[in-house]
Amino acid sequence: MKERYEPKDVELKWQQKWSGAGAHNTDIDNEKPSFYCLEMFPYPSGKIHMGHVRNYAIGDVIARYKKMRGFNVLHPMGWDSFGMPAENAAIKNKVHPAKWTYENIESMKMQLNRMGFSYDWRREVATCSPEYYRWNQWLFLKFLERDLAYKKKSFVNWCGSCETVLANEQVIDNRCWRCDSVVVQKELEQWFFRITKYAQELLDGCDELKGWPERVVAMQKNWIGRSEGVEADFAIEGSDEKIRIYTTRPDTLFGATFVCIAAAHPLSTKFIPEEKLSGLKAIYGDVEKKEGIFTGRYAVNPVNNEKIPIYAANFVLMEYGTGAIMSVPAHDQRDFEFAKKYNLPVRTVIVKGKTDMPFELKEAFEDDGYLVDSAQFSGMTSSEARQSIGKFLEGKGLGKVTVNYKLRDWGVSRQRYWGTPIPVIYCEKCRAVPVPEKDLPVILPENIEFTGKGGSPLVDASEFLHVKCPACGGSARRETDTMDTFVDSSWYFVRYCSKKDEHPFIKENINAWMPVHQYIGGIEHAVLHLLYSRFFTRVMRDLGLFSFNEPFENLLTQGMVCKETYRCPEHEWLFPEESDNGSCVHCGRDVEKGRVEKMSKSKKNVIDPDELINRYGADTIRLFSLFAAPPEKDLEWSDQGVEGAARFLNRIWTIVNKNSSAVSAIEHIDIQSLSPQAAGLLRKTHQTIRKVTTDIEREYHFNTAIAALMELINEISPFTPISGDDKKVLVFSLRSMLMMLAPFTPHIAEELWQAMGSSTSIFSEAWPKWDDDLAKENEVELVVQINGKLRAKLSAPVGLMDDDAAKMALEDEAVKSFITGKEIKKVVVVKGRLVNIVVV
RNA sequence: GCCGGAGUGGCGGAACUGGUAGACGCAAGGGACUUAAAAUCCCUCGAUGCCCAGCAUCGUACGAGUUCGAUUCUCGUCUUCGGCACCA
Repeated sequence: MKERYEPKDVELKWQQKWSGAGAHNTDIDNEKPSFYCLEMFPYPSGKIHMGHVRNYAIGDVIARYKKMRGFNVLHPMGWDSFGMPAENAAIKNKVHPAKWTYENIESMKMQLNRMGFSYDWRREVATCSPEYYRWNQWLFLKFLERDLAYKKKSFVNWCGSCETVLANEQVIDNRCWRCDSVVVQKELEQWFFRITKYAQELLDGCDELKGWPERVVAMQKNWIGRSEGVEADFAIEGSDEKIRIYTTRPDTLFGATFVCIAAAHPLSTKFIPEEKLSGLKAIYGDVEKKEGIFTGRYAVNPVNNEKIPIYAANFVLMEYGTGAIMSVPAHDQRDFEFAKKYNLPVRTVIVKGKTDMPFELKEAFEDDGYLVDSAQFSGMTSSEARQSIGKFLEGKGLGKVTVNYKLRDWGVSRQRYWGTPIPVIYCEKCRAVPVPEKDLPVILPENIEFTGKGGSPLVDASEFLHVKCPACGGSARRETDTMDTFVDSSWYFVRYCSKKDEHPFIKENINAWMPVHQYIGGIEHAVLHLLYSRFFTRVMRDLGLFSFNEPFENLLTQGMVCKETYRCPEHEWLFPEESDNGSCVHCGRDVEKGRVEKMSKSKKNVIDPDELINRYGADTIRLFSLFAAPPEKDLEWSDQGVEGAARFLNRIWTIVNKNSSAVSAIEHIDIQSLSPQAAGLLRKTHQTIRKVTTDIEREYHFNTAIAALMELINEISPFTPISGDDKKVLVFSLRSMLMMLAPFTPHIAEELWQAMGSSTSIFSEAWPKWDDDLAKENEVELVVQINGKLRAKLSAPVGLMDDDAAKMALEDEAVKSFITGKEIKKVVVVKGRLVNIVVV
């Protein structure tokens, strides 16, 4: 064993040994309980960043810990490898996206291995490989069969300069993220997944997500956005047509003084000339503006037959509800503003409690209250009236009670090359025809030119494009859109259950592992990826592929990795070395230092994991990132903190080095013969095992678990054994410490384990057990309070009776001086901990 | 606006179901070893006051409340972060 700890040698050695021995491979084992530990797979950008390191370090600790606890642990890794960056690289650097992607995968895989993560690489998947995406296509066909995939015209974000559709996330301040030109709404035929069919189920299922952070569940509920309300028909004066409106406030129906319809509503088009309407459409969705155009028509309120004007308004959304609303300015702030602008009447029909409303409203009154001026409904509370008016309208055939969701169907078409081809063929005669299952996969052609112009390059791939119709054999053309990459990641967790050369939907494989016991990833996926995966899981269930409802039993959303930033008023973000004692090296201005921000290239506060590994080794990086903050909170990177972690590992190395010759059988320790120091160390060791174990079990509190290990080393460090049994205690203590350290810093733990004389891997050891009796202190500190204030600390025997504790406290000299001449009203005793004497 | 968090030393963070606030680490200061430095080891380290070996008072964003006792529970206020946002 070397005197100096050299992480590079140690880590490489064990990575090779583990990999050679297939130490991280897992097969179904009915003897052991299974545990599926999964971290969100990365996009292969080419280099891992600290966010990955943190995410995967957390996952690796859990996987290794569970393994030592006797679980059969599935811990796979793969690549979310379709997507825009590969295509952009192709356009910019003339590299084929496939080449670029697979090279990135290779280099990132190497980096992950250098971190010592325990993945079963036999199960690796890359979503861009035909053997993976053929199942995207297969699922797409199943969706089609079940009417869960459909095509419709819809408005999409369109960048005219790049000639492509943009996802909402790619539109920043209404401009294209790439070329900065203004994004317009364009109507296109797109494929959609009918996620709305599962809206209620996905909402109800939220109650099953007991192992998820509350805020993620709240965000999902919010996104689904269920609201209960009423649809009501307003007749149009002088017309047979009606306007159907949606409201969640039927209790305010008598206060409606006008009706608003969306600019894209068919009736707007009918009543208003297109040239006038287009101006309104142009400001659709502009939160700053509330504008409308009078249609010249009047609607009839179904409850009081009142005639009220109909406006087309920019703030009414066509996609939500019925695209038409009744406007009640007295009780809705938006309607109030609109009414003020266009001089429309405001009428109060709700009062709060018994007080009258002010004569002139300054803003809408949106709370519930009691109804007035509302015919037979007057006097009711808002909630009573909502029910009664709903029933009344239903009874008269003028409306119905309904539920609306904010959730929209999921548009999955992308006019992009680097994605899964949608398996559909268009034929003049047979229209859209699904590609027969036997013809899957539809392979993405490789021979493509990337110009960066003109939408999907697949349009120019004539061999790909022109095919025979599978139905009639006539000439036909393929769908050239590819799928949103979120489709790929909506079921990859099922794919890992089988080794990759097998069919992904063998029940035996899926049921052996799913649902995922612990999923770990960033909060940024709180809605989209996690919601889509829940949706897919339910569809797959309905396809009979398995019978569980939820894919992820427990979810841990780790915090971001942050670092302090340097900012110059002139030169924006600076690298630390660009700041010379607080002034900018470029212009000499004062640098604002210390704002802690998420690591990002643009803020110039990134740390490259590779450099850190070279300098400190993977174990130190792992240790620091697990110690500096609990997993779910943001982590502030600190170079000095890393040094501290390195120091800790060095101390362990030195201590084991010093004592590695002390190896002895430790089965029977004669407790009676131990020196007081050894007895203390034995106790501390058992206490540490208890603390580390419970800290990991309880919400993965790795930071406090590591702190406990540091306390233990602080106690081991000055210890010198006297007798042979003392020596046994030391060895027991060191072994326990190494085993507990193993999930966090696997390489050094394994190395030192061998140095202490073991010939088998530390990871085949069972997690150490503690003994409550041996962990017990033989004396306790009894705290004495007087009127709640700390006045004395007494040392007392364990198991002291309450009466004796009180007696002991009252007899203490210091305590006496506080209570003489005062009346004791009460003595409170907390068993074995505290006595509080209440005096007046 | 709605929903969800968070506020504790110079800093990151501890404190189980109300019971010694500040574990552990970082930084800082002092000391030992050394020709010197690095490394290592030891000590101090919330604030204030004092007839300082010790003791007292204050202290977990702020203000109330419940309690023998509150970082922890209740109500109100402020600050801050994240998500959604003209969803009728």
